[in-house]
Amino acid sequence: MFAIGEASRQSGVGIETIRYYEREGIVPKAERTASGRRVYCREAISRLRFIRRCRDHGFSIADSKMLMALAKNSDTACDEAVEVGARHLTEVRRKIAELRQLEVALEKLAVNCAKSRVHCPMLDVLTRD
Amino acid sequence: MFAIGEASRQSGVGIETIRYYEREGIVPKAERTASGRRVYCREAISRLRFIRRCRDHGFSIADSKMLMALAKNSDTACDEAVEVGARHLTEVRRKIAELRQLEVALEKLAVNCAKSRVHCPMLDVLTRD
DNA sequence: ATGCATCCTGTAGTTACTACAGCTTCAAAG
DNA sequence: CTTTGAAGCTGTAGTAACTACAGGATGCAT
Repeated sequence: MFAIGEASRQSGVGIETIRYYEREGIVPKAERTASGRRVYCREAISRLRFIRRCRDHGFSIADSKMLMALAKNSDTACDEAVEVGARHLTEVRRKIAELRQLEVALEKLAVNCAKSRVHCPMLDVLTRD
Repeated sequence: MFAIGEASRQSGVGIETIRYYEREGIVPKAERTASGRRVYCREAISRLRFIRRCRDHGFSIADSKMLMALAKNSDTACDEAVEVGARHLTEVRRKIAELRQLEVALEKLAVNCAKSRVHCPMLDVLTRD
């Protein structure tokens, strides 16, 4: 059994974040010592690591919880997990597309700007009624 | 002079958002009628539109305020505005790169998953100690 | 006079943490 | 046995930029 600092080191999840996860019911409440300190078994640490991996892959907390639930039972786990993953991938691609458009727009915005102009074309575009 | 609903329509900024901008000092406080309703002149509506254009371009509120300040005076406006724009563009490109990596990671994550597997390779990767 | 649209204030919720303040407990060194 | 420094505890507030009410007041057309 490990203290929260050790659990944090082993899982890669910050101490404050671990407490936050517990408060929010994202992971089950940790057991406590007689004096009230949290203790973590290997399984609890694995859960934290699982969440961290999900978050690293950009999954929301809600998705992470769902994936964690799938990981520990269910015959149709793969089906459902892959669907969650596919939805997320779609979303990531949508964001990429959006940011690309933004990139183009920003490039255009400053295109006629040169140093020390009194009249800034970029501010013009933003101001134009 | 226009009521807040009309200002919202003309600027493309939601009513609640306009009130929020005022509360937060992002735009000056609107004038009021005798009965306490906000009224907006063309200039005030232009300010709202300016902020909206900035936000559409992904600028933060802080950057938007700065650009708005630059737009209404200063000789070196173009210099500074372009710098704000350039920093933002860099940030957008960084985010795109990050999301591309995420895209690749997600593609790999589900690569060995096929329908109705009992043992899901994706969940495996997330779980592995 | 009535009814419906529009407006007001103030508060709380969203996402996923992060940062304290102020206190207690543990473990090792002297 | 005491001291001291690290580590832990709770509870609260802050982050970014809105959005969504609830519960009322006002304006305008019929």
